[in-house]
Amino acid sequence: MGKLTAQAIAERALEIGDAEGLDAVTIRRLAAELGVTPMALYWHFKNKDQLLAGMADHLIAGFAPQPADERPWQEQLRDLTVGLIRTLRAHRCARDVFERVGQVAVPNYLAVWNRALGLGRTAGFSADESCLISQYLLRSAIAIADAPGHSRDEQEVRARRAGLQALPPERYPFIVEMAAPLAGGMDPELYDTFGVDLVLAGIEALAARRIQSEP
Amino acid sequence: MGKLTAQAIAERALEIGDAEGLDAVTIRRLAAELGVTPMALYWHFKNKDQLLAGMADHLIAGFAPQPADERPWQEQLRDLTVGLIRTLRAHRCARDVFERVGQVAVPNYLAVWNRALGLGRTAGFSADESCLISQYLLRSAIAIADAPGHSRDEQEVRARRAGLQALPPERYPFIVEMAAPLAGGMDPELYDTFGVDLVLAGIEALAARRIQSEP
DNA sequence: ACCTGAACACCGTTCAAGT
DNA sequence: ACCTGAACACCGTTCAAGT
Repeated sequence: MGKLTAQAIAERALEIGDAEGLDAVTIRRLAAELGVTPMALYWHFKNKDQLLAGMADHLIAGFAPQPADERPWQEQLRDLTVGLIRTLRAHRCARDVFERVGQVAVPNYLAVWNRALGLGRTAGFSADESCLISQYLLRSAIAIADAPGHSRDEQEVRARRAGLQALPPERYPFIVEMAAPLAGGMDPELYDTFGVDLVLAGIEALAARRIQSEP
Repeated sequence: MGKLTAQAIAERALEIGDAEGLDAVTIRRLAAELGVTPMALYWHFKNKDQLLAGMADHLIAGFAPQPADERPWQEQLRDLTVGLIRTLRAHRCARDVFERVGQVAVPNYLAVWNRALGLGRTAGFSADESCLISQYLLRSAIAIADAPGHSRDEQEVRARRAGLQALPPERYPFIVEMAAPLAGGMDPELYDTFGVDLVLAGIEALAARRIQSEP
């Protein structure tokens, strides 16, 4: 049967996380599913944080950012963003994983980050600004990937909508009014395009301002 | 001495979270510090998730968004954003709290969200778009509030920078090059203004596009 | 190199009982 | 209404030992 390898462990952990949430991913539970003693996992990952990092790394392993080319940076940045989003979409628990993980410990994530940083520089941003932009872009991509309305049970959406509609309308009039889209009943197409447009529009606007104020 | 009230519990929990990280905030630990049995807390909060929600609520209790006025929505949205950021800055663990909490269970957060939704509508966005914009704006504000470079020990920054500089430069050239600002050695002023500008510029750009395509 | 067994120091939570 | 005591079913991790 499949040997016990860091890869296999991370894969199984992601399966559990996708199915039952990241809290269900436990060293002991994971070991039990792999037919092994909890301590066996400690040979492959020195602790649980490393396991999380391994999950995150395996998550974006399939996404190798393309090397820089001659197209305008806006296009390349958009490609990087939608590529990352598409990759993260493969696992429901992706967002939770990246929230709990130390990003520096995830080589494949660093590669994407590095690429975003480079594109920031070619866009004309300073080093400091490129740092902010890249972190902002990647964070937003992760948030967009975790779309409500994408691959969620009808029942869950309905429950959330009911919860929002039960709020006092005199205190939260807009939330009650827009309970349906807030709960996840939104066009997935709109969600993706609009989200990416929003993030990129901000970056492009600031880039344009820079050029203006710089003779 | 101070009575054991939900308020006092949430306050003490935030203190622990600020000082030692949110993982240190434990029912048992918290009870011990309050000189009480762990079970005592279960009278005030029905479980740990509710405690987290209580912490989040207490966190933004001091920030009541101003009612809508006659100024342009851009200004009002900016005020809301910087106000929220300033409030969150009061507690180091704010970001972690909001990552772990179900936002619907936090009344004061819902009030801010409701306000952002309303401003989205007056900006001319559809219901769906306003949902996306508001969530995006609040998420970004939380991220910006948790600034690296703001109120962090020198030692921590130095350690992170060393970690980044130790990465293989042929694989992550830009990360290694910009290790200093990435680790948190950035002008706090720039961090704040640039971050808020970035988010608002994106929203304003999309609002402008809408107007253009809509006679 | 790779895994097991037993043990330690923790968790959140329930349930019955006290005042 | 507000809190305690004892117990249950879990955690992550260390350390010595096996093969």
